[in-house]
Amino acid sequence: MTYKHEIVEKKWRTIWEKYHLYKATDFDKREKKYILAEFPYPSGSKLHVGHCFRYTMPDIYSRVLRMKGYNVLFPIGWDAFGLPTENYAIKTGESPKETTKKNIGIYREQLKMMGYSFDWDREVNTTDPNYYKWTQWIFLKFYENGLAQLKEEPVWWCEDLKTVLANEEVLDGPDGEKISERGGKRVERRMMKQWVLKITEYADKLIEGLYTVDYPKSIIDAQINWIGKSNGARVRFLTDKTEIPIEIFTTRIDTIFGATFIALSPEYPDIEKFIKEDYKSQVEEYITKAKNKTEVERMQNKEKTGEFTGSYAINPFNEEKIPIYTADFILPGYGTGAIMGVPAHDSRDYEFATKFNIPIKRVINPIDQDSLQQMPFEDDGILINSQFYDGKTSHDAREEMLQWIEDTKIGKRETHYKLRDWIFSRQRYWGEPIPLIHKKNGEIEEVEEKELPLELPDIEDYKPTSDGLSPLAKIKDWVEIKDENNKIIGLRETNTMPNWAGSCWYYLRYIDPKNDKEIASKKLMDYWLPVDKYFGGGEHTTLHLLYSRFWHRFLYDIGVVNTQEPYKFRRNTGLVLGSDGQKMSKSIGNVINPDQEIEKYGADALRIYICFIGPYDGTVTWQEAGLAACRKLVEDIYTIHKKVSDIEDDHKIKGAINIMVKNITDDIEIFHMNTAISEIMIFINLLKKETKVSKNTWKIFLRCIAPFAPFITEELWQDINGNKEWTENNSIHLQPYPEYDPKLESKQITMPIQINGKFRGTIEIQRGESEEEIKKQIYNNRKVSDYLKNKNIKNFIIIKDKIINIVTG
RNA sequence: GCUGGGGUGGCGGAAUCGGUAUACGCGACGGACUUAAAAUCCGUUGGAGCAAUCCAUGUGGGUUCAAGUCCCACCCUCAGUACCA
Repeated sequence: MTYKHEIVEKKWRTIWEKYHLYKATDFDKREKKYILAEFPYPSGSKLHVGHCFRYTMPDIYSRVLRMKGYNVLFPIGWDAFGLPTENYAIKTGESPKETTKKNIGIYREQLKMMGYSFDWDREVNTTDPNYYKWTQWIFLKFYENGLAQLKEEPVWWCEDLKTVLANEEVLDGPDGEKISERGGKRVERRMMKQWVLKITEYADKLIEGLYTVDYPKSIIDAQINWIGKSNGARVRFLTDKTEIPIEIFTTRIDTIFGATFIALSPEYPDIEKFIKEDYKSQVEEYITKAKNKTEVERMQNKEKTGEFTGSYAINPFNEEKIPIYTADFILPGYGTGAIMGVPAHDSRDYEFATKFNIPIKRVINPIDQDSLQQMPFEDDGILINSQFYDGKTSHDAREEMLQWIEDTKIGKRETHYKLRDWIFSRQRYWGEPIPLIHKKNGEIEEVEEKELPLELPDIEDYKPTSDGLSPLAKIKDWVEIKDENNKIIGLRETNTMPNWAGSCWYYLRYIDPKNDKEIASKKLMDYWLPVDKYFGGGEHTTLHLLYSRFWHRFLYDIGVVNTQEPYKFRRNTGLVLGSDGQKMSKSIGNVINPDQEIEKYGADALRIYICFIGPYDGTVTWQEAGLAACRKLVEDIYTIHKKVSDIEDDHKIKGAINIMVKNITDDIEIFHMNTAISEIMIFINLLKKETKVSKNTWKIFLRCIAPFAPFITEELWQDINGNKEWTENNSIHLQPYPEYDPKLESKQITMPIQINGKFRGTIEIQRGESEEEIKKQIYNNRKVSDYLKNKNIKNFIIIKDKIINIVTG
């Protein structure tokens, strides 16, 4: 009879759930481990195998830790605010609240079917007022500390989504145009007054923190890059209109003797003051054209353009007179919006100078003088044509020049960042209301803490509009705050928070999800923080992962949490492609639905296959045949169980299971679940050849694989132990994990023999065998000794218990 | 362009420190069972060669007793990012 997974899995799921088998215990004496995987967005489409890929490995890891005696917190919740739900509501007329509730129900059921060992008592939901009360509370803390501000600046507006987006939410589309992260719709620049969170003030702290955590190099580099810190200098150039100087920003002050022009962005304030009468018409035309170009057009046309203003600036280092241009490759938002052009040592300046016939003056020679000198030369080197500084290295010259500009007050050291402040308001309905009130007198007042949560009102019409106002603006009685005489004294802020807000601190709420006095108890946070292992998508590198590090560091600074970094360790989840090698998508029709696979093969088989499919952080391809093979493995286990009897341990099997335990334990430690599964297969292949299997061996085996296949192992464990009734204490999932016993390691080993580096055969020796004995064995081995006939042995290399290499002359 | 991964059989992929390359699985081939097929089970399976043997980890060099692994140069590919001075 074949194994009936549908019956077994349902039975155990119900029992485990009833007894809260996987609950984490606050303040427990056992060492704590906080294992976290990014919580899902419960969208209209059901759970995806991608989700299974994300959660299966951390679940197995958590299960192993639990069996090894740790107090494990492995929680789950719902990141439910955001556009997809709202768009769905607009389309169907069902309220986002209803949709969310329904979807969460489906997702929860599916995750339970997979047998994940979440502590369901700690479930959180970002759209629950008891949750977002604290999201709003943290926002107010930002506001009170001057880190939430209303700012008028160019923002990305998406006409399709009818809201502004943060820099991090804007991606490059296939044609080089800017598109939204959600939905891939076109975005454009607009000047708007928006709430920002001043993440820029945390730029240095966010960089420094990266040196204290264990993240993949790719994430660390990407975040450092995104923050884009550059140390440089602000230098004042006097102009022939002496009363108005121009301040430029440069990181290469060592090249300043090579500056042959100045370029201002078309948006440069007071630019018109530099435009000489004779040049007025063409410069003004250029500026108007540049300003009307969209960001996209301006960047797509990489060819340098610009206009001479007719004015000149004086280089403070050598008093040279250099022309002032305006050019649209100078960005208004970075540095001072003005640069010194050094064509010999900057490729963009070089391009510009070549086009406008501006002199190119070399001031840096490569240290390696004989390499042919190419233009432009952008590396550091030795200064030439720089008067007093000639012969100095770029590094030394920079230091001395910075000192000089500070002494003479013509400039100062300055640091700039690519990172922009986080645009934090959205003109959409389905998000946390920003708890602020705009008073009649122009002041802004916080919603009092005792009035939190400021609940999102139920409304009929969620539709966003193009006027830059949120749908909440239409609900008069919610927006208008009146005094006792029914006079309007203030208006509520109607923008909502971005969908990233709730996920910035969810890992804190898991620690104390029902606390109504604070975001979580300080003592509990001291106990559980930081998160020991964090798993999630690589697409969040410069979004959620950066944002939540920022929030956490801020909470640390105001004394709410006790660690500077939220996550000690991070690994990314890879991507599951369809069997055609393409990204799974409904339109292609290659999406795999976990429900159907569970129905057909069982959750145990699916879990095993998800491990076996490939490395956790890799891009893997779904293959139905692979899943079928894993189902076969489950059936093999079920079949072998019938061969278990009261016999003595076989020596060979005992050694084999010991090695399996070692290899699996090592693999799990480094999250190589695919090779752990192959170890299981190797051992099963061995047992298939046996007619009987000892109880002792089988018990070790079942405990070893229980984290991978929790259902069948519980079933067989109860059976083999003859338990009449399941109790928490006899559940396999709370038994100790098997341990490797070095004493059982076989004394006899197979040594490979190489002759001149080529493998020629093996000999059987005892561990730690003497050189003489090994040599004797080699000469006794016909195959190997044949190679040595009539040869001088020049070198005889023994790597203990590993390999032997004989070098002949 | 820059940054970070990769490149190993027909395919998915293994290979702590440099130490038997191709584990495990899929597929393929051969066989058993069957009237037959499916399922299952047992073998074989990197390439060339009758064989001894030789050749294979993107390409070309190098270091080493020994290189998929380390060093140099290059090619291809995936991801991120990009006029940031």
